[in-house]
Amino acid sequence: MTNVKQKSEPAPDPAKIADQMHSAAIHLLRRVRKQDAATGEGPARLSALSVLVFGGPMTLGELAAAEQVRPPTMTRIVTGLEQGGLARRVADPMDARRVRVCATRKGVRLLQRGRKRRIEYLARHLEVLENNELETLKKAVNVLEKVLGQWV
Amino acid sequence: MTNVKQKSEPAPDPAKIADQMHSAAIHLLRRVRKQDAATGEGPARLSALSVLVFGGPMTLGELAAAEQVRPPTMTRIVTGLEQGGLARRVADPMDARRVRVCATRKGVRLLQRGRKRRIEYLARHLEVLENNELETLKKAVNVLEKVLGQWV
DNA sequence: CGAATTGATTAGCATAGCTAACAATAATTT
DNA sequence: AAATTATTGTTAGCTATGCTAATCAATTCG
Repeated sequence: MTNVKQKSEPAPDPAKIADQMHSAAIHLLRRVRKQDAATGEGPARLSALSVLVFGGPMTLGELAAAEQVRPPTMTRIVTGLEQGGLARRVADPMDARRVRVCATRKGVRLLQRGRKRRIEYLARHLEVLENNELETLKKAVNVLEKVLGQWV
Repeated sequence: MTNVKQKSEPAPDPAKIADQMHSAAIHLLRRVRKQDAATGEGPARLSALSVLVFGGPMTLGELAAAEQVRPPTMTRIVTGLEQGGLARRVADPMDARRVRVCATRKGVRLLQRGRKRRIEYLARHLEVLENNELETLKKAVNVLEKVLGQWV
């Protein structure tokens, strides 16, 4: 039942869609980044903090994997978060090599404020859209999440 | 004729869509970036080069504006492109303050190869999708382009 | 127990973003 | 025409993020 279409549309070209998606993603993020600057923290820290806040405490290595970044990079990001009082390193009682990282309450608050500001900003620019266009975006986001989930 | 829907769907929530879109864009680009690494050039240079190749020669300031970046940043990006033989600075005969930048043939070739690799990579991951899902993505990209175009 | 593996850090490099200050050229005003 | 102002790009210097290679400590395995 998934592919029943009477209007015989031309098959969409994945390459072209990929290209446009890539470009749109770049330009979208470039705009949003300016809003995030109001938090006083850089994008890598905000993104890592977001993973911490929504995923709960985890080891530095897990955080690095989640952020698709090498451990030395994450070491520095966490150090930055710690210096800003946004996260803490906690010793792991089971394995002294591991370093567990968790967001502080300050970190949670900062993330939520930044998130609110960013989303409101983005959402304000979506207001020009008709309901059916919003509906299209919504469906597309779900499709994208499926793709990203299967990405490996 | 734009909003005729009999099924009375719940109005989509722009804030939630904004949030998911933001997250999806971040993760999509993180993946694609790894492919671009094969070109040996960083993302800022590739993006600027892309503007040059598809937009034609332009001044450094115009390029900075197109890339939403400050002039000193673009100065360095262009210097990097020039050292890699991918672009050239050309004096403007009308206004000696201006510096026109244009892509070299080597730059065009590198961009096209990189673009091809990236798109194929992305497109390969879109292959898991049904035709109607691709159709959704296609429509969404058009909506997004409209939003970005009106962004100011 | 000794050797290999694992997890995190340090050191050192490159890219990219910014602001402030400067230089050169063009445009405007007097 | 000369002086002032505005525009365009660069330089200098800071911060943040990415990487690899080398190191250190702790754990696991033979």
